[in-house]
Amino acid sequence: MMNKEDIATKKNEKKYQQANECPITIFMEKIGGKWKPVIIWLLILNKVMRFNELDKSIDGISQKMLSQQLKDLEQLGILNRKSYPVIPPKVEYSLTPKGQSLEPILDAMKTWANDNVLYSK
Amino acid sequence: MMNKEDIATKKNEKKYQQANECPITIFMEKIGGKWKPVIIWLLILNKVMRFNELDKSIDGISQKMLSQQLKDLEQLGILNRKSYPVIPPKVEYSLTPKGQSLEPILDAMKTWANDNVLYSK
DNA sequence: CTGGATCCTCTGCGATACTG
DNA sequence: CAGTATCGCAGAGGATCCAG
Repeated sequence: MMNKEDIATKKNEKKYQQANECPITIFMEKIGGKWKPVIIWLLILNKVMRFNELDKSIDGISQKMLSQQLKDLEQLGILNRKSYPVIPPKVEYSLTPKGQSLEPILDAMKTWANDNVLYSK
Repeated sequence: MMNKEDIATKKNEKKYQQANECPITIFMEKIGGKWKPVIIWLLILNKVMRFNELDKSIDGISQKMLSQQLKDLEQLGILNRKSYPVIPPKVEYSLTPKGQSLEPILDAMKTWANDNVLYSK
């Protein structure tokens, strides 16, 4: 929140661009984190994947994190969850158009990381 | 004797693309977090900024976090820190070419966030 | 096979105070 | 002005077991 002095000086012309509610920050909040980009990227490459296939494809992820992240992404409207009522259970995940629209961005991130040889810390 | 492609295809009998050491993950490790994208974006817009100007431009950041993130970004070769030996102290931050090359990516993220109206949670 | 439920660790981040 | 130094928390993420 703003205090009184801030409000009082608010009309002073700002010399510099502000960054409040920056859309980039919003983007990072939604798509960021340790696993979400990888999940999306795998679904871009493979179109449709089952829970277990994602699990095996992502090195080091736990089942808890995977299901949690999948739920988040589903709520964001980025991926579809299709469950078949069979035994054993079968669930397929795929991207929505909204999710697919992330491809160029993720691809640019990939290229940048490769080009700039971000050495393992 | 086997050539490299043979070995590669032998090993890739997996049906699905793997995600180990995904460059996207590396990207997120380096550029991700709550403040780094905003700092970079401000420096793209304003070219050169002083510590205090960044502080005032980024709503809610603490001095501790700001100096920490700036240090990280400097180590990554993304920004330059130029210190003038005067009193009171004066330090200017600006992007390196490597940092400037992030502009299209951040811009794409911004556009995506706007287009997809990621409602405040 | 696809998760949910617990419990635990670790660290990113925040609040505040202090300094050359 | 441009930072450090401390303290502390909440939440991200990990390990393991259990269930439909």
